[in-house]
Amino acid sequence: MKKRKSRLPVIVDILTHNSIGSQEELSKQLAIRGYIVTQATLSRDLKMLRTTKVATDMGGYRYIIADSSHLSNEPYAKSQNTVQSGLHPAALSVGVSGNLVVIKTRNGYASGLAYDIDMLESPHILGTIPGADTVFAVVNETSERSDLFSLFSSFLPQQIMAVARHQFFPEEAVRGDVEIKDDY
Amino acid sequence: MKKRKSRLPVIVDILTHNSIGSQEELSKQLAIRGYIVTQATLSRDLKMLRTTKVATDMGGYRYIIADSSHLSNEPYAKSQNTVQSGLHPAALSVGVSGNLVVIKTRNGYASGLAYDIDMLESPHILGTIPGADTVFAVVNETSERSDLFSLFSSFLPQQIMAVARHQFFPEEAVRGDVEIKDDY
DNA sequence: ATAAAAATTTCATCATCATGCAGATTGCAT
DNA sequence: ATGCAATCTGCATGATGATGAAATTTTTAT
Repeated sequence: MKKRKSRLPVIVDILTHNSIGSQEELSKQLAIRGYIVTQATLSRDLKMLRTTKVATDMGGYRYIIADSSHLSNEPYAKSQNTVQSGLHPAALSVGVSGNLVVIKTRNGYASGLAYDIDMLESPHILGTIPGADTVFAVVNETSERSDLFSLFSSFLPQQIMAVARHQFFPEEAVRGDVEIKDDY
Repeated sequence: MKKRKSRLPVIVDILTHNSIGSQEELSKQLAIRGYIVTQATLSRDLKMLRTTKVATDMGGYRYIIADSSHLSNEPYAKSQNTVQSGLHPAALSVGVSGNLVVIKTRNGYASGLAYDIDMLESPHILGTIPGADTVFAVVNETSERSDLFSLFSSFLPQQIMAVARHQFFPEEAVRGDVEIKDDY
């Protein structure tokens, strides 16, 4: 019964695609996937993964992966559920600077969004690094900004892309500083 | 006795400059500064500040400010404590590479430093991501390196800035690549 | 100023999480 | 295979955190 190694990636997957608010809840999700463990073990697993519980916008709590470094070496490959239908509701704003795309999200959703970007397996994205409410996406040097605009338009709300459009098409820019607006 | 407004900034200050591992511990620190409150109140305060407990490198836990941008009514923001007085003692070194500024801190202080950078609300900074002992700050494309030097000089020890000066003023540089090192 | 509404806090308690310890499993070197 | 060390796990329990209800203060609107 030493399943930790295979279990941890599953936990990461569950946490990034579901809103898990307690270890008991996580335990149930794991059970569905064939991993039967107690809360005690999960406490250790979560400590190891450096996950943490944060307050969500709507009253509750949610576990997130607090640590960064999971460049797209895809240890747990393309799993089943993902966004894929499109339009990521957790995104608040997007900006471009050099070879980085910076996406602000509602608190706790950065990991999930970064994961979803990875799953696109786009040649334009080398890798992502999620924080608590910010995602850094490293862009391929040879990619055109128009490519990036298309890419992110495919899953970020149109409204957010519209605000950021001038960053993807500088030549059209009207002038005026980038407005990164955080509303809470 | 409705001190929450004045208490929250103090909590932020305590959390960013100390290693607090429990609400009881925070309660004691607050008491020293004249704020007598129960654990129940702190639970609500911390939820409001969206702080969270994370596993530290060795064994324990520590509360950090998970979010970078808070309630828009900014009850504290540019208030008393925190940065302002200048000179962030947790910083160890700073470097620039492309549109990224990389700051090394003493272990566990990256979150606090990133928070302080966010609080500057500088137009030169698009966003930050703290690791355990490293902060990545993404710089606005239109910002000059001299702007960045001024910005960081305002709250990083002069000695550190002096060492990094050649990175902010390449024309004066002697040569030498930026070392972006992530150690975990 | 006064009443009503909202916000803040504590108390008491329930819920959740962390961990020492013992038993079990695995890996590795005889 | 055997023994030993390291890893993993559950159990039981202590530690820590969250929250309903009631009391008190602050704010807001007459």
